[in-house]
Amino acid sequence: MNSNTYHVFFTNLANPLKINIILNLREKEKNVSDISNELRVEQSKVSHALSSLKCCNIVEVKQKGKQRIYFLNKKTIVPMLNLIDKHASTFCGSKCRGCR
Amino acid sequence: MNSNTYHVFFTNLANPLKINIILNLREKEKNVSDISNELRVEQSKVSHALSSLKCCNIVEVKQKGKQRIYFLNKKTIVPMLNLIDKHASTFCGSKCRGCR
DNA sequence: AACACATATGAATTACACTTCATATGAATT
DNA sequence: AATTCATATGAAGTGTAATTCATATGTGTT
Repeated sequence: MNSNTYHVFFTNLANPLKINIILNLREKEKNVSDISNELRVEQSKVSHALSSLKCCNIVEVKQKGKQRIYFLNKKTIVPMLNLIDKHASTFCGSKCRGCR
Repeated sequence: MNSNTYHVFFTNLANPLKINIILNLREKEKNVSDISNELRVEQSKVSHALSSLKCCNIVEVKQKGKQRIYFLNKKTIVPMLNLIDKHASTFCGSKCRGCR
């Protein structure tokens, strides 16, 4: 497997807003405004973030009237978050601080 | 679970050199010079990369004479790479291009 | 203890992705 | 077709992590 694939994927996830969007979408699908309001983040920021997540097929989108409903592709990201949970609780005392 | 944990983890992996080191260590444990030579990457660069990977317990290290042998903590990273392989082949035609 | 080999570290620079903000597009309603 | 609501997009500015390079530290050998 091409190492660039991993790089693209991880780079896409290496951002707090995108993580928060993913966690937010875990409950249920939402339109852009809802995400923007719930996370208290400017709309264009959310749109940019969703755009790159969609690009890696981490989220998908469907139209509903003039809204765009985004929903999580849970196949990959949920088990991945679970792996990190387990990793952190096993190897990092449950919380990663970062170190640089 | 704290969203910062995910951010720290993904940020640490969002780098081509680190990915290559991880892939390189998948076969077997190696010292810094070996990695540096095999990947044709300057030693200090490798050391910096290893340092932050170790910080997240993605790699571990043991001393052997004056060498430091790094080895992969396969518990988390291997299944994670497998998830991405599967994701890419299912949703991205096996190769991620990136999109920004 | 001097030396050589192996690796780590610090700090300045560089590179790249995120943010910002103005504006464009698109869909529905009147 | 004009307006409004909803979202996307472009491009300049910003921020943060990677790179670079000089040097320090550590380990074994003579």
